[in-house]
Amino acid sequence: MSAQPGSGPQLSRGEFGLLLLGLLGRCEMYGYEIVAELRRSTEGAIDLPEGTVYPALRRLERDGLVGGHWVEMAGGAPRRRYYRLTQEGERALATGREDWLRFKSAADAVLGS
Amino acid sequence: MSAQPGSGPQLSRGEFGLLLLGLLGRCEMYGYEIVAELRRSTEGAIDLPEGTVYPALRRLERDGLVGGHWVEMAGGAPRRRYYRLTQEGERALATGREDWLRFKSAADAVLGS
DNA sequence: CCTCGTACCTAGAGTCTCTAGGTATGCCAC
DNA sequence: GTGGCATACCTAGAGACTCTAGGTACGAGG
Repeated sequence: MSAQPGSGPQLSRGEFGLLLLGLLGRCEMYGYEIVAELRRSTEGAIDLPEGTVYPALRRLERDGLVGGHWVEMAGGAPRRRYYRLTQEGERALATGREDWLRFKSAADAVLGS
Repeated sequence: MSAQPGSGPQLSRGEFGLLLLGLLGRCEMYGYEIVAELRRSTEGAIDLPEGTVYPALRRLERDGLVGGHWVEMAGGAPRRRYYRLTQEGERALATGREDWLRFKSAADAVLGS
């Protein structure tokens, strides 16, 4: 999703990963919450199914961009896996944001919006 | 790349196709030209290799969004395949633009940019 | 009971991007 | 005349991601 120093041409690869980093850059969250919050805060413009989000979170964790930990809930409620950004995740978010800004203006220019 | 009436949540699928439609919405172009023009006009922010662009153009043609025709060049220069938008391509571009605007503000909100 | 909500998970299909080549021609320099 | 570069097209295959369609488990409410 970045790591290439040069530029980040290919936003489309792992764009959703960047969105997750953006959310987690604000506060710790768990998967189910992320799905709902993304849908809510974007009024449905971004509506990722669970089958997209859970694997994406695992990839981010595998790549060391986020760290997750289980939290047992009281009263037999399902446990949650909370994720937060690692330092490397913070860096990836920063470069990802720059890539996004560049891509956004380029695409706007091409699309004439 | 759209066709679903509801909304177009998944921009990431076929985002580059939308960029090609955007370019072709301005004037007829051929593949090699598109690669160079995209690189030039976005100052390298979008730099798609030929191996991405040629198959993408064929998909757009297969899906009826663009129409292509060969033009023989004088003096033994390589022939070119020029593409232009079909009516269906115009419609797809219009919805694609709306989807892009929605996605863009949603992503901006999430990323805080 | 049966369904809904919470919260996690997976397998597999489908699709796209990119690398790394290949074809063919013409022009220029050495 | 040969090597390299530019124009223009193409493909196969690997790799990555998204999404569908399920599954697990528990508790609360009708």
